Amino acid sequence: MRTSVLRQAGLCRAAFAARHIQISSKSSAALLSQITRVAAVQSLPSASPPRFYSAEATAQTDNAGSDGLITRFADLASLGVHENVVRAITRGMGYENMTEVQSMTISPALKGKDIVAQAKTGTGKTLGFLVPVVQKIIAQEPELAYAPNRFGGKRARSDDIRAIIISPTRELAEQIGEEARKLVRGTGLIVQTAVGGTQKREMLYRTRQQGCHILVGTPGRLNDLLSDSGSGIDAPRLSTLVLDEADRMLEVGFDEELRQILQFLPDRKVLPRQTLLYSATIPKDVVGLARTYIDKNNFEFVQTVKADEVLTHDRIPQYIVPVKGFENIYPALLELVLKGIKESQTNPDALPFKAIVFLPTTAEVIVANQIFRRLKYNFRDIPRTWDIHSKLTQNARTRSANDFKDARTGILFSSDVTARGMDFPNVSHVIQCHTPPNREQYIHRLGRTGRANKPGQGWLIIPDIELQVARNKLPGLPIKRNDELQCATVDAADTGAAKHPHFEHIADAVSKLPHEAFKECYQSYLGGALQGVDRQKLVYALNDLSKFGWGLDQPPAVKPGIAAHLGRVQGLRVESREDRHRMGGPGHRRDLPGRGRRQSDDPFDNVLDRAQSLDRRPSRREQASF
DNA sequence: AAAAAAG
Repeated sequence: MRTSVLRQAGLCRAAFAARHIQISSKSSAALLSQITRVAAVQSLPSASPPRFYSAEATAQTDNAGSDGLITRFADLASLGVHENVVRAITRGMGYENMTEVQSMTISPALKGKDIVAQAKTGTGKTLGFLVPVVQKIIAQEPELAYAPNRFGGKRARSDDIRAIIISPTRELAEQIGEEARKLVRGTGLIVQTAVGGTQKREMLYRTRQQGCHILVGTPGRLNDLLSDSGSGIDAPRLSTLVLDEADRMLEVGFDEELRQILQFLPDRKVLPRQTLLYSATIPKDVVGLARTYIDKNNFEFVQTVKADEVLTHDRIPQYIVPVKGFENIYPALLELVLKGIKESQTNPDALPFKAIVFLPTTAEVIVANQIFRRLKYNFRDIPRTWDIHSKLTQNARTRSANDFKDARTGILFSSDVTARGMDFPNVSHVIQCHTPPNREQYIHRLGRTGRANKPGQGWLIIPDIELQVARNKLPGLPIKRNDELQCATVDAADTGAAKHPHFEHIADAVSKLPHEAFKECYQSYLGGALQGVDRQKLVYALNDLSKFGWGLDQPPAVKPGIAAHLGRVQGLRVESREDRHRMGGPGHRRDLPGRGRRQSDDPFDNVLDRAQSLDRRPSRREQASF
């Protein structure tokens, strides 16, 4: 039985220390300067100062701020929200109090304003945009507030879609669709989802059959359906467009696809529509892009985060574990997992152990899951594990996501496909291995824990060669160094020393992997997953991993094209014809261990000690905390 | 060769 995470009672009692920037604002806050300046010029001549809502200001007026802001869902009726919708929230979904972002966005959105909203992870942004989406459709066609019955009611069409919600991943689109269906239960509104990896024909059949008012989807499939004039899917009277994870949707790659989708939607100048942009992170450069999507004369930028406030939750401790080499990562991860399990068993206040482990490439996600499945034979306490990434079939992805949502305990090994928006209830640990691609992605990944005021903890496992890059990418976050994991500092190359037993357990699990897995892992790291890390150091680190972590005699050979693109790096083995033949041949067995032996004439030669740091010092005012 | 997203 899936329970929605957002147990919202109490959320809105948290201090209302939010900034509420009106279009008339002359705020000079750096983040907003661009957007607010334009708005200020074009709108009210008598600019009023930005309004700040503080805990003091709202303490006495529980239900309404000075702006008539309401904080209880039951009071939405006073803003004209239909009782069937209110009932779906208060009875069906079981929510009573609004979160800050809901309170501050729903009423202006109900008035028809475009919204750019930034609020921390796990604070209910989805419901925040769904309520105005639903109510607007009902306002246009009041009979849609009621489910059709034999006495009447309008039959929904597939070519009269009123709202489109776009998400960066398929699972997030499905999740939003589920929440939307809960919200419209009891009304006549129909929600459909359109994502890749699913049977397009089935979706089209269902949609033509049932109709659609609210379409939730990912860019590729939406584009596919809308560009196909024979699909029967159309939105000539579109009233609302929502970009969830807006900053991500405006990034290169998605932006072009978005532009195409917009081509198939009614021209805003002919048919004005409402646009809602929501995210936990809205970097400065994205604010400029957002401008092209919103009505400059009628919008609000709502931030429930103060100007200099950190975007992560104070109650979620964040730790970094610097580890010596790549080969230390799995032993350290195992140590951390066992420690977390023990904590959940001994500390009655701790959540059951439910972790997401983020890894930088799909190849590594697969390997990690294989390794931990094997480790379960030796460590009975390790819970069930899943993996999820784009190379799985959509069915497998959906199964992993749903199983992990429903699980009390478990470990989900994941690529960045689940980094944003996914609502896995009661995640106790978010563990990020290697340096995340950027600061925003770190914040979103961490946001998979600590949702709806729940506890949780965040961990980073970072090899020494990435440490400076990690500092550059993660300034201004309260990340504390943690030196408690014994496996972190073990020198896997030191044959003399007795290693921590976890190294042997990992070696056993690794020995069951096919050689192809190592090759794919090795190559995947060379493709820019660790942007900013010195290529030469990376190759040496991977060669150490091959030898001391995977027990290989020589590093996997890479395709000639990769070597050519990397240019002048030492220690790279390039694939020869024989290699390809051997690899494809039947019964190939890789040579086992030989761990710890170092031969001076092979490409493993570790010259790391001599390598000079090529990393530049950060020029930012803000420094990393570790 | 690197998350993701259309087949």
